[in-house]
Amino acid sequence: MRSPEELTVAFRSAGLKVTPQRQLLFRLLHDNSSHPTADSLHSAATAVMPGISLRTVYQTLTDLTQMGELQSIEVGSGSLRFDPNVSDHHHAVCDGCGDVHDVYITKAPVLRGLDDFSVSDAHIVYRGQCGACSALVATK
Amino acid sequence: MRSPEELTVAFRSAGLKVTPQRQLLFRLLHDNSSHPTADSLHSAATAVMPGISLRTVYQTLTDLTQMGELQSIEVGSGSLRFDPNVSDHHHAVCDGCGDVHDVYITKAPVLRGLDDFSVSDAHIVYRGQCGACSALVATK
DNA sequence: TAACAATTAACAATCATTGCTAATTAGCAT
DNA sequence: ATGCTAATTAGCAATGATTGTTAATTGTTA
Repeated sequence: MRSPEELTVAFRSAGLKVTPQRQLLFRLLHDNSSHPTADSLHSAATAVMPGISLRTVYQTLTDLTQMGELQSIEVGSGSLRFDPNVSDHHHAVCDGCGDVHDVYITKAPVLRGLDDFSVSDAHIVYRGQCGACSALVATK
Repeated sequence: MRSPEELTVAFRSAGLKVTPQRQLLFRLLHDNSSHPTADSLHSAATAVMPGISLRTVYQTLTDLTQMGELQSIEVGSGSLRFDPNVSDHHHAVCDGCGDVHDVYITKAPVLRGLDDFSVSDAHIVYRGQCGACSALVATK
């Protein structure tokens, strides 16, 4: 995702308005690697701007996703998560704490058993235990 | 997933009852490679047994999943899909028709950029166009 | 600065799924 | 075969995530 300043320009030239609510969300998402849900973002936004509506958060997330500034991912937590890292990468989900980490693979896996299908994209979800959660289990 | 006959034995020895509703679902799921949702299964079941409740379908799907007879997958279609193929495989989703195909990979992709995470499972979702949908686009 | 379209907040509505409960029924022991 | 008991069912309410709607507000551009 581009910087708040660049997004401001991009939104205006797309005929979209740059409101205080959107500026706040730009800032909250910039360099955010926590893979937040709409709801967790709304909580963070409310701390700064009480009264901001969840609907507005959803709206802006949708806009950013459509503009290619955000990626939305599903990792089985019940709600969509948003990722400002739109480079080609994958995700590792900790079964202990639920945290989502960005992951890069060295080579795309080769398919077998599927004729007649042209692949345009692949997304891998790894599951396991993060370092902190492994340590916790060992302590018990 | 094992055969309806084997499941009947397995359910009984787990202290679960084998009802007509469950027998029907066993049959509808056996060798089913369509990756149905709870709702589509309920429709299929209703055609044979009018009055069967969606709640019962969910219940049985949960039971089968917990017993390791089914795998549940999320492919971004809004609802969970169930797969009686519990072998180690992945999925390809057609962006045209939404159909889900089973996919096998030759080698698990190697991680990079993630220290201190022990992976227990990986699931890949491929996206693209199936043969039929590619043909359709070419015709237009 | 005025005008207009885009945005917001609030609320209702939808969809998938789960919780609850009274009535029914499978499966076991007689 | 019959009865007992716990599991199951259907029906409906409730939840959580997300989207639709709308009147009032506010950026943006001329």
